[in-house]
Amino acid sequence: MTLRIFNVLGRQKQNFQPLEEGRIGIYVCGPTVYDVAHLGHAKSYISFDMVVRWLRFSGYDVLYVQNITDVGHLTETETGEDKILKQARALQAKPMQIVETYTRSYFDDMDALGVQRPDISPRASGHVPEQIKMIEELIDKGFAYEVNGSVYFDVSEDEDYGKLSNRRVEEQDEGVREEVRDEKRSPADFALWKRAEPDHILRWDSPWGEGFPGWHIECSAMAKKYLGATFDIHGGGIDNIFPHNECEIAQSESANDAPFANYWMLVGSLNVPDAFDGTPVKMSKSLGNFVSVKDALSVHRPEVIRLFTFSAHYSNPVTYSEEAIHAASAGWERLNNAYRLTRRQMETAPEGDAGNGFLERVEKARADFTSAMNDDFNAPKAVATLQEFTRDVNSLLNGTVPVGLETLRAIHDVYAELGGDVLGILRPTDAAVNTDAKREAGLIELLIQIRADARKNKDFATSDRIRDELSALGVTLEDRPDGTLWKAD
RNA sequence: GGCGACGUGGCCAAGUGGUAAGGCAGGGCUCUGCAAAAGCUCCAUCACCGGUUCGAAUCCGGUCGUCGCCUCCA
Repeated sequence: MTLRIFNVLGRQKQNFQPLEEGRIGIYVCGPTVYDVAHLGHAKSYISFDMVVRWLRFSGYDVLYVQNITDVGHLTETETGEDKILKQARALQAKPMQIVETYTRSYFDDMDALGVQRPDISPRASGHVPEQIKMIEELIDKGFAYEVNGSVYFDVSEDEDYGKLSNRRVEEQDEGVREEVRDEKRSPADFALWKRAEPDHILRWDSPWGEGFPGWHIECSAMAKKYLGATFDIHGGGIDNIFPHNECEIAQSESANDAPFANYWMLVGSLNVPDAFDGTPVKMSKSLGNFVSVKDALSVHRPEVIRLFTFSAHYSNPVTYSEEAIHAASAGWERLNNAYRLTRRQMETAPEGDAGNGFLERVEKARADFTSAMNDDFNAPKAVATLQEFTRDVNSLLNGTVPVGLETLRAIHDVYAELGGDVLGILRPTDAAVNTDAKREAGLIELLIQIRADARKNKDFATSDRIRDELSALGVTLEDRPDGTLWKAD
């Protein structure tokens, strides 16, 4: 079955055909590292993590490039203040200190969320020569012009400018943007290189004097360097479709005389109910309505945040609420319970083919999951197939017929591979990797044995006490015909 | 004003022509010393209006509403 992708460039679902058989180059716009990441960033990068995981699971050799924007860009035209410089001043730190701090913070957060690192995480600051070279090419070809030490892209020279976002320059609301430095030939032209004012700290030498690169050129230059002039997939957040993504295309295709990305995948924003009337608005740093990844992880396990992200299709906006995250949490419990029960039964299961009639159901689960994912990475539908599968698994494992190891292994592999490797919402063990955890597990097992004796003697006061006290400590017991299961928060 | 996305049960949400997946919450039942877990079961006709069609949540037109982008933003 072929993979289909909704290509924002052209707005239609297409059969995916990589440039080179079996290999995929993908570029995703990364963060500007001037503050901690929030759940909006998490939605985006978890989504592409899922995409890359699925591509790899499908057998593709994927080269995943995601930039780190560390050259700083203006907060608003009016003040002309650089975000990184602003933060540096606020924290009384060197700009590159800020950049390094939040780059590490970003990777820490993504690691914690189970987001596999990109193969290459190029820094914009480390690729200024490449950017200058591309700007020079654009000037040579007549697509850009220099004014007072700044260089601008001449939008009128690019006949298909606007093809990604379906915009016409003349139809945009020009009044929105007050031009402070009105040296551009047209208000729609955008900066490739900006002259550095005397107080601007982040600055580099260039053929046009000291300055710093425009916001869009880094992605064009770095994508070209690591993926080539033309590559397969370009990803990012829908909120950057214009101007950022549009400008990337304009620069790259003008400079390279080649198509840029063949497929554009853009992720819907994460919204938060407005405090005033509850209408959803985009989570963003500037509105102050964000929840940092670190804060979210202090309350919810990463798997739950991932499952929450997969509650809607990646291209749709999702509203963050306690209700929604709770639903994800409860849904995760159900999946994880079945996965744990499977592992538990594998410990004592007989060899043999008891219950092998279920193998057909296992194959169906794989097929359903695959067709959901191949249909434009429909993770919510894929999760639904796992939930349906789980209902049947629970019926099987809670039935009276003992299940053989072969069947249990097959069930286990579905959870481990589809839920674990692909979606990253299930873990292969209950942890217990360090000595403290092992000791804790041993102690709990001991209490369970004592409680079992008490129950045998109908000493329910003691047995209930053990269960209640453990519950208060965050350890839940679950009595089953074949013994007691436990889990810790 | 322009561009784009969207409006499906109490909540989240899949579904792009053949009579509504899944999760959460809620009711009933089974199992259980009790509890938990699990299973079974009940709960919608898809914002509104008009049209196309044998047949539409799904296509076309219109209306209302929400969000995003057009300025830094994943």
